[in-house]
Amino acid sequence: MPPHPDEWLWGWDPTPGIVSVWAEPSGHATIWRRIAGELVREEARFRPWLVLDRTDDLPAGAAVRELTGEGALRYLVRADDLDALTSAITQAASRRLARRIGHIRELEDGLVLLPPDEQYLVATGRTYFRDLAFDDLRRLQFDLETTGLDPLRDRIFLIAVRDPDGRTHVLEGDEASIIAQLVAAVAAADPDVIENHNLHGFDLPFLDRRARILGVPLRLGRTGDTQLRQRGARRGAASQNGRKIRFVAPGRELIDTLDAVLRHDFATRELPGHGLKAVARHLGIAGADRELIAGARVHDVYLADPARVRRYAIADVEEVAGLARMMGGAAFALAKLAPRRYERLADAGAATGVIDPLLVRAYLRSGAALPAHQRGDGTQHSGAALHLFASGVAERIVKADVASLYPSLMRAYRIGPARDRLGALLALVDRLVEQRLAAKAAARAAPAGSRERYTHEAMSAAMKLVVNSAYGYLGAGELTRFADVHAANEVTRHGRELLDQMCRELAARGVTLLEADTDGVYFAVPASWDERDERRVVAEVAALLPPLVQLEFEGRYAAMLSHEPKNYALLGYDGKLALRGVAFRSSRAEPFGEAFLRDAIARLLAGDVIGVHAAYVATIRALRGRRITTYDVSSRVRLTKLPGEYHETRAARRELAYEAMLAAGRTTWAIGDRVRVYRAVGGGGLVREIDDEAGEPEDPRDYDVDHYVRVLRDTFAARFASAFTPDDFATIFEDNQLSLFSRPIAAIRPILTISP
DNA sequence: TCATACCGGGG
DNA sequence: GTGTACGGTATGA
Repeated sequence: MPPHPDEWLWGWDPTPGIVSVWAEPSGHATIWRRIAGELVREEARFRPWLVLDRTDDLPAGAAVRELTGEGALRYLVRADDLDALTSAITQAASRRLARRIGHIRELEDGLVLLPPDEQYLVATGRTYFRDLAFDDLRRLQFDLETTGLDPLRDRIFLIAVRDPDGRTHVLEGDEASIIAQLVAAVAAADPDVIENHNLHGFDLPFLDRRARILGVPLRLGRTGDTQLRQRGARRGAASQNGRKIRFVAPGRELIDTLDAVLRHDFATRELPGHGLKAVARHLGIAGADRELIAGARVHDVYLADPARVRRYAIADVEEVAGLARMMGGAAFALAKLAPRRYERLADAGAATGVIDPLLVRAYLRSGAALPAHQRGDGTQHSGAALHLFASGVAERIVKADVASLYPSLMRAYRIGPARDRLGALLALVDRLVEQRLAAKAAARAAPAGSRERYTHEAMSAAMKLVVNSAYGYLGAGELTRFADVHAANEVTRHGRELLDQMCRELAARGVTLLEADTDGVYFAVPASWDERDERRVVAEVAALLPPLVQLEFEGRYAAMLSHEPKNYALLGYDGKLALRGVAFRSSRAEPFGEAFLRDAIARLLAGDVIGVHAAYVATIRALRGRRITTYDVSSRVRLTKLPGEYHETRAARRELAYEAMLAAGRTTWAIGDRVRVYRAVGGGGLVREIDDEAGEPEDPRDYDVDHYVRVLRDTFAARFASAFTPDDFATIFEDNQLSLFSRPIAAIRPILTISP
């Protein structure tokens, strides 16, 4: 009898409260569980296992079970000790192949070998966090303040700590003592989870290196190790061999809120940046009186005003705690599903990191042989459709899109990996979609702000993440066990056809198509229509699409400026303006130009062409009268050359940002430093540095007016090119008085140009 | 101008 | 023993 598909999704062992697992190749596992708030430590034996494509390398007496079906990986081998087993296999394989096999990984195509903790979870059907809510976890946050970014040159001078009960304190003194105090604070609080922003990219590598240099034991885990362990990772610290590693403290889960932020922004694309301060401000976590200090100045400020840095560091750990709770629920919920440690699921890519483990567990639970990894046959991955039907200004805009297009197509047309003979991926996606709907309903039914609401919303987010990466799994090339580029192309082909069909059917009902991208379409409706007509048309077209593919009425807007593919502005009926795409939002854009753009586009979309002209003229007058601040003409740049490197090329080519640094008297900087610069008058393009974050910026207003007038015209006004005829455009964005033959601005109307 | 490499973050 | 989710920008040909 095949196992219940819910076992594929959830595992089968109901053991509650697991908050951490650590397993050794010797078959010894330690499980930490939180039962009614109390931590329980359990020691267990498990039989390490692996799956091979042959038995002739096995030592005599190895326990082998042959799996059923066609897959090449059909021999499930168990042993008391993993290291003894793998070394016996590599020795035998060396003899068989008459070449030295140094490590069992060299047999990669013929092998499933998971880390010991995942072997334990797959074999037992256990997962983390059953019957636990996120707030049951004991979470500690810490944040280093250092004299710089390089642990070989710089040092720690302060650590802020927030313990699981919310108490904050700062650790100070000599560096070795600060590290020892941190170790003591962690031991005293005994948290299940340690969190910080960029924990794996900065704090842990820095701490590890400083502790080694100073000879201080870094006992941060629960097993008595005096150093952190390491694992390979896609993002983290660079190791000696050039690969990336992350640190591990057995018994605790080391969670980097940057991972959650990246995952979140991947879906929403709304964050202004991924730094702690920017995210906390955006999400409303930051306090109004949040102490801010530019990174490079933290130590200098500490020497002059240590209390200020203490406030700053404590604000950091408090924000991290808030951010981790706000964004960390999805990874927490994932850990209830997939047989991996929580910290691995928090930073894993969903395809290889979540779906692959789920499929391996499903196959072994079914006693089914697994396919070996397969090389691609050279077939190219084909992508989504993108159409720009018209550019310029249109009114009465509707956006319709298909919810979760690719997984819906996989379900509707039963497209799964060819080698997945159990149909496990589609079965998992079906289950996830169904159970996510249930989780969403349960979240809605729970009181706002309640623990239940949080739990269900987090589970819904986790399930959405997995569902939406099922397609990515297909297209992952050789990296995933069941990858199938033909199936992936079949999905995108259906997607393109579906988008074309939607556009055709909408156009046939009298709308003007504007832009269509992958799974959604913007169109304009006739003046006589009201919202019911708009919804009716979307519903009519939706009814023509395959079952499981749901076309939704996503929104309606008063007007749209369609500039280029993926670059447009929308004016809502509530007066809200949304700008999309690099043409309208760029981190490098000068604030005065962005302000002009927002103001002028809002007026354009409101039908006020005179206002567009007025905004342009007003901006030029403000520049000429130097009523615009220096900050507002500056732009943000990243320094990519060291001072010495720049001096070598300076004679050949002068670069704005470095000239600014030199003009400001700065002789040292690091690669990656971000500064704001502007072009000042005199000296043929002198520029200055502005400190970005700390306090009030200087405001000498000695900027090069003519330069910024040109920037306004060439960079910002140019965004209106598609909105007017060339003559009208020239009239509106004339610098001085109107030319003789141009018609009055009041007579100008924006245009919409249908693409050929 | 186009292709590709690499960064995102931390003090 | 990990990964190839994007989109920007900086670079070199």
